[in-house]
Amino acid sequence: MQRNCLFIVISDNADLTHSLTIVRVALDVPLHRCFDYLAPEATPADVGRRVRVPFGRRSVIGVIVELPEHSDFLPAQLKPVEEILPEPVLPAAWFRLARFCASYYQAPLGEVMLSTLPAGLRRIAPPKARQPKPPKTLPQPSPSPELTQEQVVALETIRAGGTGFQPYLLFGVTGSGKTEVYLQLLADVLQAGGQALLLVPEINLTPQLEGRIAARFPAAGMVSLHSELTEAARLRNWKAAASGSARIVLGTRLAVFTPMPDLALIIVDEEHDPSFKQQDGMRYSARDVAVFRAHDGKVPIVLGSATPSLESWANATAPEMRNRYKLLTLKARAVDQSRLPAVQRIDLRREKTEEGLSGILLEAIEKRLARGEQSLVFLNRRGYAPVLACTACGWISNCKRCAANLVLHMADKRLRCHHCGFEQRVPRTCPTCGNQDIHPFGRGTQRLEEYLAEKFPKARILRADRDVAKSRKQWEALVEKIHAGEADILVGTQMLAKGHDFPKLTLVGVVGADAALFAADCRAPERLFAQLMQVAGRAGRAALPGEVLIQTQYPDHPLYAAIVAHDYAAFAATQLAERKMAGFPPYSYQAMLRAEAPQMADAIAFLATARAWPEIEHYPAITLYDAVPMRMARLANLERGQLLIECASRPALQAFLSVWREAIEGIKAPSRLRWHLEVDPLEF
DNA sequence: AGCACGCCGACT
DNA sequence: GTCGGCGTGCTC
Repeated sequence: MQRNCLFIVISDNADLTHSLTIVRVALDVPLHRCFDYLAPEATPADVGRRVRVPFGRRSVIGVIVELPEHSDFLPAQLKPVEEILPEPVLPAAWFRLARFCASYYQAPLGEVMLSTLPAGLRRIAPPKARQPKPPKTLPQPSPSPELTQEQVVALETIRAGGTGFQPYLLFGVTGSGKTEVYLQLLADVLQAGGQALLLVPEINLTPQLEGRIAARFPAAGMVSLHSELTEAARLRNWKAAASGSARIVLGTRLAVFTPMPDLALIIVDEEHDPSFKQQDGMRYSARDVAVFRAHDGKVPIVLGSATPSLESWANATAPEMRNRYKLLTLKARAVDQSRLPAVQRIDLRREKTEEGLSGILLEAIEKRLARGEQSLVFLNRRGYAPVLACTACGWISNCKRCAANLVLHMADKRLRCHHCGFEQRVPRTCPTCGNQDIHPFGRGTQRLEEYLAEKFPKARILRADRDVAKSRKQWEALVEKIHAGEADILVGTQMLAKGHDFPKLTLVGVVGADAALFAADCRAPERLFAQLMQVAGRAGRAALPGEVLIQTQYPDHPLYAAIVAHDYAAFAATQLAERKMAGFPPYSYQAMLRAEAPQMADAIAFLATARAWPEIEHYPAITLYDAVPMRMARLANLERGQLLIECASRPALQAFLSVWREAIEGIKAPSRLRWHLEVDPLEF
């Protein structure tokens, strides 16, 4: 009937039947389907073009994913496209990447496509394009240094591996010269007319890498892509990469989605770093997406780390994984003849401490002061003290909105929740009993800084944590100061552990690392090991030998023993053995269903309903654990629960998840309940 | 996700 | 008498 009506309509204008074509459009909505529209054939409505379409009462940007012959909807129900945007046309490789992510991470295709585009391409009014700056006169390329024997071997192995897909795990301690290997590979790629993608964890912490690449390859038009760029700059750089005018792309995880027509090499530096994992929206691992992309694009990929993720390590060394990755090892420190730092444990059961610092560490600092060298005290806890408490009634400063303590910040006399951002003034008296005797318990970087200033009044002390280095600018200024030797003692969090050479730094004291030894999360040891190796690597990079002192109540813990021996392989072996025994990744595959609601009961009930899915019996390989509250059970007034899914087979897990996800979408839940599914979760 | 419609409580 | 809460339903 409707079809007839339509026929009558179009028969009024016979031309119309031939001048309209159906386009299938992916839109940024949390729905696992696309939407069909009519487009006049006059404008090229190709797959890969963006369109502006009416959607409900709004007008939104989408991507044409298909030109179907027929629609499930009657032609009369299809609305016309409002505008076909001429450029850019998204290439086929980008489509395959988006499709892979949508299916692997159980995310709607439109959401994947639109959320991975620069904001300027997903909104209706794009930012005004500034005139691209005229190219600066190119400086002379900086020369490449002499390579070590190990670097040569690594390079030759990669070169011999050819231009097709092959993952390499470049395993090299801090200072062993991984970056120089990257630079040589970039040179090869540029020489052969290719483009290269280099992913780094946090670009803000490694501004000098940007400078180094730009200096070495002044003609490559390197662009960077990260979230701190302005919208316009990000769009400009994205376009430069997509058009091929930029031959090197340096970026954080979001850069993995940048179209690159001549992509010939992918490098993922510090591949173990948790910041490659997106923690909201589509929860992808940029490292894993990069491996897919290399496979799809038939190009080599180099994963570099001094402390590889156990997943990558297993891929490179475990017989079960049939050496899917090629292992390349750099053992020697390449920068100069400097040796690995001597690492020692300070047994806190025997040593007395003063404000958390042992006499041995204080003496070592004093020695550095006398010699005009720098010391770093590493404490991964910012603020003055992690909690304020009343000795009379037992009150502790906890966050009203989270299952967490409010951290005392003395600089501005405030209590602050590091999870939800809530803050308040420090009370003078106990809020429950009025007692004046309220005390800070425990220590953060601010308190250490204060104590060290008292202890060493002549020393110049610099604190480096997120509170003092909020922006890239502040961070760079801080690094500059340290480099210029304007500090004698540094007190810092893991910020200071990443990718910096401070030539005068010869002592690293590690304080308060024990807490991570017994964390419930099975990946906590892995992260602690990586962090300690990284921070230990800060000591003694130049001609001056380095010393690392780790204060601990558990000097016999195997993790510390492995750090002392600089033995990642031994550490990884024991961790992998444990994972194998427990049937944990990489010996199984996991996903996590999480739900949050004002009431925990609602969150758990939702998860329990999902768990009670009757068709689960058709998926015998799947293990569903119990729905439990998350470790951080309340965050910003939302109570959170989770349900772990485990399976020995990746395809079986994927098959299950896609069907189960649909079933979950049908569950009726309180309107304030939110849920999401995460594949390959890192944190529990 | 938005954005409507729609039906029940405190106020210019 | 209305403004506005969020429950429900739809988007080609």
